[in-house]
Amino acid sequence: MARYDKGHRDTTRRHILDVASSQFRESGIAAIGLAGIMAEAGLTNGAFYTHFASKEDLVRAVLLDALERRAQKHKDNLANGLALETTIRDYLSPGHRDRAASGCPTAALVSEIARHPKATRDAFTGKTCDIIALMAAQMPDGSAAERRRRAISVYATMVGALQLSRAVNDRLLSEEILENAVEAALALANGCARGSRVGVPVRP
Amino acid sequence: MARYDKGHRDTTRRHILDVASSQFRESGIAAIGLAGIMAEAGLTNGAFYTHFASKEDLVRAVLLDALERRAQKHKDNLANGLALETTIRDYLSPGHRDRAASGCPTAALVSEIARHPKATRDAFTGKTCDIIALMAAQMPDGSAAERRRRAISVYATMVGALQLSRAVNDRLLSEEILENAVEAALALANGCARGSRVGVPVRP
DNA sequence: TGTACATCAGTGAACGCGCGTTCACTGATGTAC
DNA sequence: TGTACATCAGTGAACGCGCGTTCACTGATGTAC
Repeated sequence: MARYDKGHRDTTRRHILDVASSQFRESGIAAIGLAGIMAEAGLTNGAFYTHFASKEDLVRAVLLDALERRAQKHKDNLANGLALETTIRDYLSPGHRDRAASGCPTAALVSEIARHPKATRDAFTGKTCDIIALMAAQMPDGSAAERRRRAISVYATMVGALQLSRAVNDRLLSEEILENAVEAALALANGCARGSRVGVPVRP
Repeated sequence: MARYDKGHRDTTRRHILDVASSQFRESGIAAIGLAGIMAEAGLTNGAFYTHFASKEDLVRAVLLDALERRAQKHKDNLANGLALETTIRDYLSPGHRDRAASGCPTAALVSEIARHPKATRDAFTGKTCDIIALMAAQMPDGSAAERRRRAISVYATMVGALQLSRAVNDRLLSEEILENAVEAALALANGCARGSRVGVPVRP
């Protein structure tokens, strides 16, 4: 019998990844140190570098993993015939707002990602494309191009609203933001944006 | 004649504030150190504490100032009778995307603010209320409550889209996000969200 | 008018601390001959 | 079968560095008497 089970190394790596993923989403990438992650994972500092080349390498791996999991959720919803409305209401819920550690990595980290090196942004960009494509497939109607346009608008609204609802320090305003964003996202998903213009009445 | 001009102290404080404001928006709060700010401002480390009580105090002052400036811009647009469309197109432009240092502090820092102490979040919340109220006043039609609802949705879409456009590493996708968000924000401002539901056809 | 002290805006070195990263080492197991 | 070496997953102390913050000091000016 081996000192470590077969696959032990993979399990450890997975564990570090999960701990880092939670902590990054909870507190931000710059605010979290490797020592804290390794301690939470039940390991010592030095072991980190037998699994990852650098902190940036970990960040990239965390993003790829966390975004892939979210993409998988979209795939499941699609396969189960779940309406986009469920996805939207789930995303813009007080539960998601209050549990950033297990929530959407984009809402938690998007502004930090914009300041990270090319490789990290490449990883983010690729997975974001996947998520947009999956949301597009969930749109109730419209051409492929039209569905994609809607998916982008809906996603932007969701990400922006969740972040605002987390930052404001007023329970009522926070819930007001979530509720209004649900309505807005549903309307956008339904295709309300085409041809609409401020100041120009919508023709009947 | 005094060693320092009258108001010299205020000028210095303003200068530190401006430097910090730019650097925070460009690189994030956690990633920027006081030494760097003071060096850029042409002063030494120690002088910082004759103007601010702590880094957190500076963060709060920067937010209050930068958000007040944005609110003022909304006020000016309103006073000059500028259409909301101009505000939206300006916000969701490649220029704003590429110049975060002088851009919207909310888009640059909202997820970090969510993790800061109460006093900082209070400051953010108050100014965000002001901005929402000013955007509501810019809405083309609708009751006060209706305008406010639209303002919240439009703002969330703007903030989310600008951040996504900054994070993705693909010029085409970035511009696609901005352009679609402009359409979506205009439609939402025009009041498309009321009564719309996915899967339920809009009644004529 | 002279002088002693106060004030102002800042200097610049130092504090303790935690960061990302490196590295010599450990100890259980596997492998070669 | 015995033994010498390799491998694996990890330990834990140390590296240099930059962080936020403190503090004794400076030097020009203002004020009291």
